[in-house]
Amino acid sequence: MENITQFFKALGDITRLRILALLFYGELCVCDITETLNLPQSTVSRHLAYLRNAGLVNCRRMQKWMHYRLNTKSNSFMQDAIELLKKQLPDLTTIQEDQANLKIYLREKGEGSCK
Amino acid sequence: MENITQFFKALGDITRLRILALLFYGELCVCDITETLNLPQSTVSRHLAYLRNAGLVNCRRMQKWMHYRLNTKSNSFMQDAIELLKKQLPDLTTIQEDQANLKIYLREKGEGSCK
DNA sequence: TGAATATATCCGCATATCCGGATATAAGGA
DNA sequence: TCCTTATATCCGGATATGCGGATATATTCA
Repeated sequence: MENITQFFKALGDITRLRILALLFYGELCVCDITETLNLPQSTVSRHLAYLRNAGLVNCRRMQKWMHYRLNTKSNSFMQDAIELLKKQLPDLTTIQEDQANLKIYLREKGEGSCK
Repeated sequence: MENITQFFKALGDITRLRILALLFYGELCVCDITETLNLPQSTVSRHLAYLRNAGLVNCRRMQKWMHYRLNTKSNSFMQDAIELLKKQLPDLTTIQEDQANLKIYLREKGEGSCK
């Protein structure tokens, strides 16, 4: 029961919802998220840790970069919840803007790994 | 976007989840909830106000008693979320105990309105 | 009207959470 | 090994949230 409230607390912050919405498109490193949302690095890192503790995302190091993605191995409850978010978040203006910014950012960055 | 974080914040507290789980069984008045959960009246009332503001429950006065129920006219997002909770909350020990206590309480109270 | 009951709100206090700059840690390249 | 880059954690301060006793409001009944 500790887990479930922790899970909903993780979703009760607009910055974390914005981060999750970016991850709907696939794995991203911390700097991708920081640049796209235009937030201080410490803020993004803190929220990612929160999402990690709540079991919503996983991360793996690739060279210098830490890559985050939605936790696909989560239980069915969490997967259902993520489906709900995928349906709902794209209706929000802020989320739409973020996703547009992500596309621009990724295009400018080009393929290949981070910088 | 204010709404959606408010909605998840409302779910990020174990007392509010316990109250919602009781309401799965139908409309209850504040004193039913207070007795069943064995919590101070002010605590229950405060959490009910939080749930009301988040749009999760409705209330209506019937004589001296204020009756609360799940907001059945909510949008599809909220209804999906409530379905999720109905699937998940009964797995928690605390919720099971609460529901057992509710049955005992309602049996003792008998039919008819509050006392 | 006055007392009793049901509920909402107020209050002070404790704790949690958010923020973002500063600093620590980890990896890579020169 | 030293420097740079990427990320995590620390810190102090602001705000939010939780608690439960005390009080205010609303309703009913005598």
